[in-house]
Amino acid sequence: MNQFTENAIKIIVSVPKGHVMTYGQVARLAGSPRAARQVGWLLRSMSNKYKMPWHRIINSKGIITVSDGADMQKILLESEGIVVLGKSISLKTYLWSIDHFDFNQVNLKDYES
DNA sequence: CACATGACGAGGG
DNA sequence: ACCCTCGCCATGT
Repeated sequence: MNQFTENAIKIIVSVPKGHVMTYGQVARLAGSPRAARQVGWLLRSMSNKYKMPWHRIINSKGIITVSDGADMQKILLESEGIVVLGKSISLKTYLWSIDHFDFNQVNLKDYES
């Protein structure tokens, strides 16, 4: 697993319940600003290896874009108190924003399935 | 090595 | 708000 993937997973598991982050935000913090697409890719391919809140990651417009399982994502978000209109979420209300992330504060071992 | 594939993002119409 | 085009980039074939 490369550095980017490792960093991204650490960030994703740190998104608090009731909040969301965008693919682009995660990519930037993980050290590869233009690798937003990879975040989506790793969420799909790695969520079996690591327990992470995949449903809290949405696109920059605040829209749910999962290819399949969009209903499940909506249900999970609503169960955390997030209001979802159709597939849209208010980033103004729920976006989790941080300008620095300390990767040493997370041990991936704690999140293995 | 060449080409196809996305849970993307920014910008325009 | 909706639709399209491009640029991106790790993987997969």
